[in-house]
Amino acid sequence: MPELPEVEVICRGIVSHLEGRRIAAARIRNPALRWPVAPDLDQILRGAEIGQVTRRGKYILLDCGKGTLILHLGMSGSLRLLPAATTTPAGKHDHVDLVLDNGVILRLRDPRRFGAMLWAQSDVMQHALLAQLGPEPLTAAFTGTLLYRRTRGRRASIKEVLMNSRIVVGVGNIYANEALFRAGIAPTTPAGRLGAGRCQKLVQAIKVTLDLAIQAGGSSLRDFTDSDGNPGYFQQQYWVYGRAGKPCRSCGTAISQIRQGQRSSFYCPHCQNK
DNA sequence: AGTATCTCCTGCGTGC
DNA sequence: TGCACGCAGGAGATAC
Repeated sequence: MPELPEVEVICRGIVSHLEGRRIAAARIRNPALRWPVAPDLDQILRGAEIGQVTRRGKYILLDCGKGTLILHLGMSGSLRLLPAATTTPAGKHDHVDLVLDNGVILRLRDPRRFGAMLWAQSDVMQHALLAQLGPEPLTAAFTGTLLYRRTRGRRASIKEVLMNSRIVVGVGNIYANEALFRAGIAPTTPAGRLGAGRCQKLVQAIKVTLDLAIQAGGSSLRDFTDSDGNPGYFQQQYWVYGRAGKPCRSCGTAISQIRQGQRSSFYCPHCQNK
């Protein structure tokens, strides 16, 4: 499940292969993603030169001059770069190939189809999917003060609020759990009850958690031309995520698992007090 | 505006 | 070995 760190690493991995290249063709094999891939995408993209490749939240943005291609990997999406000479047959979940002018293919696979490939004609930041997004967690714009301000009066749990992309982008279930552990805050704490100090601490924990994950990913995969196919998401040692019943790595207490908003939360009842 | 619930989808693990 | 089932999850849509 690509979260922000995975998307960031993927972005870094594909940038040098894409920037400055022209798109020779877009082959749509299966348009059924979260939203259907535009049937005329090939006509739109053919000949377009890819400018900057950037990330906003979990969206990957390919600037194509006359517009922007928006990619989202959803839950199970992956991108692979197939070297020019290879003829890797497309699998049943390979939705789109972007063929570059040097023959390299950028292939989007997404078995669960929660991902997206959309064309934004005008200012991409004004696109409905991007316009309402909160700050990037790894920038100076995301501060304890901001989180404090944005959580006042909120009765929803801090865990659910963290996963709201209008508050801050890129914090999914895994890293929400991990960051709350690092900050020593119980996931069930009502967001509005957090004081300024704990907001500060939580923001710091989010930044560190995401940073470490990016470092782990950046070192474990450097290229997406892996012809064997699996770019894979990096495996990390989690403090609490997926560790229900196992001993807390810090104090040994059994990790608890609860449901919050249809999602699993994991926490250490000793290290994360209310 | 904030909150709660539903929804999309397939692969995998579990229990029988 | 095979089947039914529950679960996983990003985030938009919908209804209060």
